[in-house]
Amino acid sequence: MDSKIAAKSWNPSLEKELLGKLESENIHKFIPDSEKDTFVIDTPPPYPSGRPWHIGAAAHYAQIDMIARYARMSGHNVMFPIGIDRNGLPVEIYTEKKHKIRMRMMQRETFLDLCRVALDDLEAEMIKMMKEMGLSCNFNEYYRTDSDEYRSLTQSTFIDLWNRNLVYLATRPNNYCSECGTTIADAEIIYQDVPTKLVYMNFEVKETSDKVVIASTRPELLFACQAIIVNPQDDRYLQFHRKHVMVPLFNRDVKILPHHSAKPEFGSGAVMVCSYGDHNDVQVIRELGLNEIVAINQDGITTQAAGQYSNLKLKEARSRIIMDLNNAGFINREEKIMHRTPLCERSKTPVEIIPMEDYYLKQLEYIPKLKALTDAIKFYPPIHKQILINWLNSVSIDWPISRRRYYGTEIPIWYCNKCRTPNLPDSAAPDRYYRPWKEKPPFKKCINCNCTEFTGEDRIFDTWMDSSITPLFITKYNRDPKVHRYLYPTEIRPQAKDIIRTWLYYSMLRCFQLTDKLPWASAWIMGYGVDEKGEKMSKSKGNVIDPSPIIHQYGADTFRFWSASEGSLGHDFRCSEQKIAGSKNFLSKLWNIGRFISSFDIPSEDPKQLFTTDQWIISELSRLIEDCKKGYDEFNFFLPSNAIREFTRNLFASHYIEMIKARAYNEEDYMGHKSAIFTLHRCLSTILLLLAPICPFITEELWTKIYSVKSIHLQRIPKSTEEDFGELAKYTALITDFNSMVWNKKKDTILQETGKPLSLKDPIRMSVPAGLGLFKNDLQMMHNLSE
RNA sequence: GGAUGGGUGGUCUAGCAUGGUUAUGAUACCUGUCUCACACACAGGUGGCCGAGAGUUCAAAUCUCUCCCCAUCCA
Repeated sequence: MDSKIAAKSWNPSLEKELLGKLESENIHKFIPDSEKDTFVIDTPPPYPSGRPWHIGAAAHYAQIDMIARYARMSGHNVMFPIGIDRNGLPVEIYTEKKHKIRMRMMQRETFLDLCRVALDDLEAEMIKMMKEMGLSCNFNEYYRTDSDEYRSLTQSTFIDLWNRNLVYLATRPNNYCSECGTTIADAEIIYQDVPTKLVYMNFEVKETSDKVVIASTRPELLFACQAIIVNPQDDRYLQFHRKHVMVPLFNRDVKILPHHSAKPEFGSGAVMVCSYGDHNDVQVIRELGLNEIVAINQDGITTQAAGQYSNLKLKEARSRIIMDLNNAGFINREEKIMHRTPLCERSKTPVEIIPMEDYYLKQLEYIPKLKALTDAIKFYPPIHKQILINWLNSVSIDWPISRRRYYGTEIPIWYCNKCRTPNLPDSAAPDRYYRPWKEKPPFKKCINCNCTEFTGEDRIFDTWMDSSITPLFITKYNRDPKVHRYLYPTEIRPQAKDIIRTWLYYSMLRCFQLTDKLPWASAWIMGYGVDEKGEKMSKSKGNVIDPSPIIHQYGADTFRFWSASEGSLGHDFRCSEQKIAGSKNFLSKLWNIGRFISSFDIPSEDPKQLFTTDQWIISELSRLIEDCKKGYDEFNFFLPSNAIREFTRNLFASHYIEMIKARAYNEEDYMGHKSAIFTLHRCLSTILLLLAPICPFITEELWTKIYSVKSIHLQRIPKSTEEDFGELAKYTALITDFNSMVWNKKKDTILQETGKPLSLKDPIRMSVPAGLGLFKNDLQMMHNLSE
């Protein structure tokens, strides 16, 4: 026994050494002039939003790396960039918490600096981890979405759209979070059932003095009441249609109108419509052409419209109005209910709907075109295209793109101090990054009135304005037309399922608006990592699993193999440490197979004729290659990982290796020995190549120890061969059944002397069934059979 | 309320578009065995009326319908 491998099990700490070696191979390097097909991956730039990094995200990136590695081994010229997304709310909130400060209570510049430092720390940690995971992206040229270069691209694309009249300023009811102090998009709202009081109030009908009971969860908006609606089919209220009621406390009358959105079974069946209590109010006010009363300002304080209740926080106004209603006898009763409340995704504050002036990017007119184009994107798995289609069908307003926050890309507009006209920089200078809140404008005179005094815009963009153009940024849009033409549209957008309606959709929209093309040929959609009980992990639930200690303990390959084999592409997958630990066993198995086979020198020439047993395993190996290809071609790593494990452990190691051990050790049987050794190496090298995209470390170590000093990651994925002995695979079940039967027999044979069962190497009197005549010699040697 | 996906041995999971012998594998558990690659192993074993009900069929985990439950997204 002279194995090239000493250690008795796979030691993940070897990964550290391999990392340095693999980095020097430069496999991530992308050479633009290559003759090979380009394969550009629009890698999602992760957001370093604090510790720990989500284990599902780690698994996600591990699989994106498998896409890149498989594409490389298939002969593509792969561009696998990596960026860090640094714009947006999370870092602001993280910084506020970390330093116990409030963003609006300090200098903007100072606050931005604190955010930047926090991001640098978090980013360094994340990159370290991504490297440890064996990601083969181009870390040498990683980009940041808050760099001058990136932000200038966002700004120049905005100026471009502005010049094409795709941007407008409008006052509309907006989702507003008073805690974050900004407008938020529909996509940033979460809904939660919150216990609340449903207040039944007595209203008096002006014309008849009848009492009408109105149930509302928002009595504090009484002063903004614009109408009462009842369901047109509701018999109780037919007589009151078009009559008026007096609004209690405020002595105003409003109409009772029929509207289908009033549910007879909810409350009293009569609903008060205010500007704005919820989305339905917006809808009703729009449909019935009612007036709008601005009820709440941007700090969440009631406006003058509230009369004696003005200048109050919403909660305070609520309790005072309820108290006064009670004292004046207007309260009929109160009921405690669970109410589905819209909350700000970030701060968990109830979202208010406030009319505000914001910039909008036109998207509605693009929806039909985008719908038509969805068929041009190949989805992996296809089923998830439906999520995009559903979203396209439900977009109902243009995209509000301005935000009242600090850490983001500034909207490059200056307003003329005299006529208020917005002035924008010239789009001919795409590389300039503008900060209107602190810089002088890059022009002298107002385009409208020639005035020379300006005030800079202090709002920033919604972060999706930045992240939606990653396909343009990585392909040097606006900066290098030649490179851009060569790389764009890109090949694939890998991303998580839950941001289809945001990142995927906004990227389609923006890139199409700017280039008239979709940015990618395909979209690869992964499910998300949920906890052991199948629930989404979130910091607030406290069920987040930190991947870092797990990867350190079990190794990146273990983690990667687990990620690949845990569930099929697109499905959510459960994260449990026990399961991750379990996949390490397979790697150790592979390691020991390598240890065993490495003790036999690779034959200098191929044997002329293979023994039947050897032909048989090679026919099964060909089947494995086919199965893996099927999975890999769909970027579904569940298939290859399980097929490899199944073949390697349960067929190759358990049956084949045991069957040919005698021949392998007996060098005197020249032909038999050579045939077996050749086949062992053929199988092992194939297994390593097939597994390399999933487990880059262990395959590299075994490959370079046994086969070549050249990295396995520069090899091609194996193809099944012509001479695959296909017929022989039909014996597989017979062989494994026979082996099991012999093992069972030995186990059941208890020796008189020792009281123990026969050892597997002990001789036994049994004959090989006729159907397995072709394998007779190997089977007899394996089990030590005598007739 | 709507959309999407799912409910398979203790746990997780394959199979389901093209119905057909004994339902895949992992893990956990139990029993043996240190058998010269591996005890992070090997061999053997316990364990499932495939969410419920109905239908189609010679035959249903697989097709149809109804219902229940879970998750996610949306209103």
